[in-house]
Amino acid sequence: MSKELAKQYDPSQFEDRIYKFWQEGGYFHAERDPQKTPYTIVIPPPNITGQLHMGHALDETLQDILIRWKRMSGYAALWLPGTDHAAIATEAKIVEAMRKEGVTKEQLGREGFMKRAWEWKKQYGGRIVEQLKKLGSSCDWDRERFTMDEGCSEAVKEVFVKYYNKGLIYRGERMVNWCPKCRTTLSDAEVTFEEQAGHFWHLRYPFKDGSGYLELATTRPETLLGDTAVAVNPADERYKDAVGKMLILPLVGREIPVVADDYVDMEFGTGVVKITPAHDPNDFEVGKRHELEVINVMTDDAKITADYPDYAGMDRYEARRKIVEDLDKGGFLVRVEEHVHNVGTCYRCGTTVEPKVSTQWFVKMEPLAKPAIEAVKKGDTRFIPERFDKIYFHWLENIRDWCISRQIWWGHRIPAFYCDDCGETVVTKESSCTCPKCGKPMRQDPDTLDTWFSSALWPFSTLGWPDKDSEDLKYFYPTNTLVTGYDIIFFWVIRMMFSGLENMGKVPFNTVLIHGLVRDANGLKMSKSLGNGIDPLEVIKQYGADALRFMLATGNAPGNDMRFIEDKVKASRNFANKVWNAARFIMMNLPEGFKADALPENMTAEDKWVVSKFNTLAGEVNSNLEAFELGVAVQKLYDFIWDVYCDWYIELTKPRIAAGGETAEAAQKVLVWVMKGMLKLLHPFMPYITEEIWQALVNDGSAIIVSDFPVYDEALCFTDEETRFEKIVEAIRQVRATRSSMNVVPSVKAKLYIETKEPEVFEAGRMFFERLASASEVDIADKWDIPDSVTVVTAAARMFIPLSDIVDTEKELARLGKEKKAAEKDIEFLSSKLNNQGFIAKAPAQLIEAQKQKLAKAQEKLAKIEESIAAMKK
RNA sequence: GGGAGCUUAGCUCAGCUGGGAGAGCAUCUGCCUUACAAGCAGAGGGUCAUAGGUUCGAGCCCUAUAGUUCCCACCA
Repeated sequence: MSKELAKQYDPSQFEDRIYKFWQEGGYFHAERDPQKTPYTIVIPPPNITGQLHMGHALDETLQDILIRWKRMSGYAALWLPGTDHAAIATEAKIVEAMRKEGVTKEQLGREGFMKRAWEWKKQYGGRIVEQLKKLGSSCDWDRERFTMDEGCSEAVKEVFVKYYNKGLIYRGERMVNWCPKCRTTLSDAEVTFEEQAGHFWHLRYPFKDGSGYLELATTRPETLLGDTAVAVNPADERYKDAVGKMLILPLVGREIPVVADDYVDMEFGTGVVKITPAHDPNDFEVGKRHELEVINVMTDDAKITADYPDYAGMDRYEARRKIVEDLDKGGFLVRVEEHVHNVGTCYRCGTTVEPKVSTQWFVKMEPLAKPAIEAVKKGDTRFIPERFDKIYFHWLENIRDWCISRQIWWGHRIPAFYCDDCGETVVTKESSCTCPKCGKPMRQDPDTLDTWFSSALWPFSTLGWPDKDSEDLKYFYPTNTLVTGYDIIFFWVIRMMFSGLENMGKVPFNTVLIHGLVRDANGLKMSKSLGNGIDPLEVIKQYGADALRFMLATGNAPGNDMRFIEDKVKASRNFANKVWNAARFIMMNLPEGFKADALPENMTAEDKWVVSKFNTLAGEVNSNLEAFELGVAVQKLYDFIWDVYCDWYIELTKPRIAAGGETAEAAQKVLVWVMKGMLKLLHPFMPYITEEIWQALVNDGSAIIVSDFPVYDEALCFTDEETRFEKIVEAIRQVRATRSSMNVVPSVKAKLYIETKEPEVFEAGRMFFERLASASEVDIADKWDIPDSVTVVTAAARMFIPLSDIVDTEKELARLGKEKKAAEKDIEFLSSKLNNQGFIAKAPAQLIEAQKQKLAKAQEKLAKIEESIAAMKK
């Protein structure tokens, strides 16, 4: 029935071949099927500029585990893949490549640049996709999408126009975050605050009337050029008289007023603040309240404008040095303090963000945030783990309007047109437009949209929206599970939530499974600048994708960070090797033409024992996966496969296979049946090796990827046989442990006398004692008296090993004495619990029963030990 | 200034709605037992950060404290 497996587990020999097999077989493709329940995951689209990193590997692994499990469980499981155009990141990359050739954006012009960018996308945009495939991701590649493809672009326009018409999008002059390097605005979410060591410059501004100075402190002296006031707290007695007076701005000579505003903290610094409305968000607000002039002193690349000839063209930091120097010369500098403060930086390039007043497009957030908060409060969408809903609520409750216009070319162009003649604005999905008022051709807004504007629509734009009749959309939306890291909740999850609710009337997904970061072995964040990143593709090359996936799924709880430790990958690879060899073992023992479609009729105690344990495992794996406890599920699989199946069951079948005949055949049937079940349970975690083994073992043209995932089956629950066979397992363990403690090597065989009241139980295990407990011969009776022997005691049996030459009565007594003490301790613990009235009254009956049984066992064991000690003392 | 997480064996981490503390690696002792030395059989190792509380019963729930990491926030 079977093909041969290679002697050595070498994933590089088959992983690519298996992936091709799946793709060519169309197994990843999800069909709409009214008979089935849909299960949908949309991939967090990786950037086309991206290189696969460990974060992706974790994210994709979790999604693939879920989707494979659901696919095998009979769902129409769709994992929809795609990529993100990553506006700023991609444009920066292309501009950089052009710079090396000495070409600028301006030289190419908008059209020429876009042409070049699309070429770049064509050439490199698919790289990350190919890398995803290496992990074994079972995405429906027939449905692959791109945030700038026709459909997604249509969705973007549709939403923009709709929002505009509903008043949810507006254009206005506001204080925005500006990255002088990327030369574009950034949303609040795209600014990262960093603690930086800076200075606190204490300056004095002279009163116009010559009545002295007002001392204030600033961290940004260069913005002094744009000061249009100085503020104090209205309640501050110290400066009561100063309010309303005029100051002369040092170096500039401008006359500026002293205003009173609550914003000023009297306790902080000197209690006097210089106000630069054009370059500080707070000052901007103060300026509005006092109708101050907004004077911009910087260009788009953060250089001083030509309005200040002494500093014109200087970079902001260069200007800072020069201005401080000049202030000092002019006697305006009082002193300089060291000062640590938070500085906003661009999340893409790390450049310090410059607050700037400009006219931009914004999404009005309050009306959109409310339903998004409600949806999670109602439980329409839930976070795993739950605690992330607090972060979600906090962000949404404090949200400010979202600046969506970007001053770059690579992206969705804002569908707004302006009439230069009459100032009319038209927002339309059309690609050109004439002024409805004066009939002149209109000029389209040159800006593009924040990249997250399009990814916010991802769960429905990829399913065919805005075509509301899209069958895919009707069938697969809302999606089921979104898997992503906590670091992009703000960027993406929140925006998908309100976009889904606003445009579809339904949440985009029911569950958000949040995972943490993959850190390096020392717990540091992997980063390009630190050079501590580990390339998943290298790991795959060395250990195989299955080992990497298994490692990422193991010992990882939702929402928690994890460390990448190579030894853990090695352990996973070793586990794969174990599975491989177990499969090899059972296959090399199968007779020609062996059929094993079902369990045999004549199952022995150990057959039922392993089947029953497998059945329990299947139930638990399903419920753990249901609860998104992937790490727990994978641990249970590991334990069953390695300990129960390999270390015990396979060993138990060896003497039966050697014996041949019916018992051998039954053993082989059970071996194959359980192996097939194990492979299925393991498949979502280790897809390649399980498919490779399946193909060799089953070899009937079927594929494990679409086989039925095992579920708990009442008919396979053999509790009695399980407990009965456990008695043999326990006895073998005890014999081994005792022999080992006495340094008796396995090659020294000796007769084993078993004294038990349940001879039929041990009769069934006779051959196992020979094979697994170094017994040369086994004799079972209800009473034995074997002097000069090692005594091994369990609850169910007393065993004697006549090793007269090594038995030392004193030592034996000491050893049994220890065991006696342990048994007595057990009894004390259990009986005190059972004597506790509170326990008896309130504990669940099942638990009380279990404790009683344990007590009975301990008492049996103690009696046997005491009997042995008494006999030995005679 | 708010908020969250973490603290469990030497190391890295699991531990599901509270019922006698687990894994991998490391350590120690034996084994070439014809699937696997990427292995097999054993062993040692933990007042579950600290102090209170709730409970018949707490690693798990509550309160406080300490250490640590992260997120958010306009303190010039």
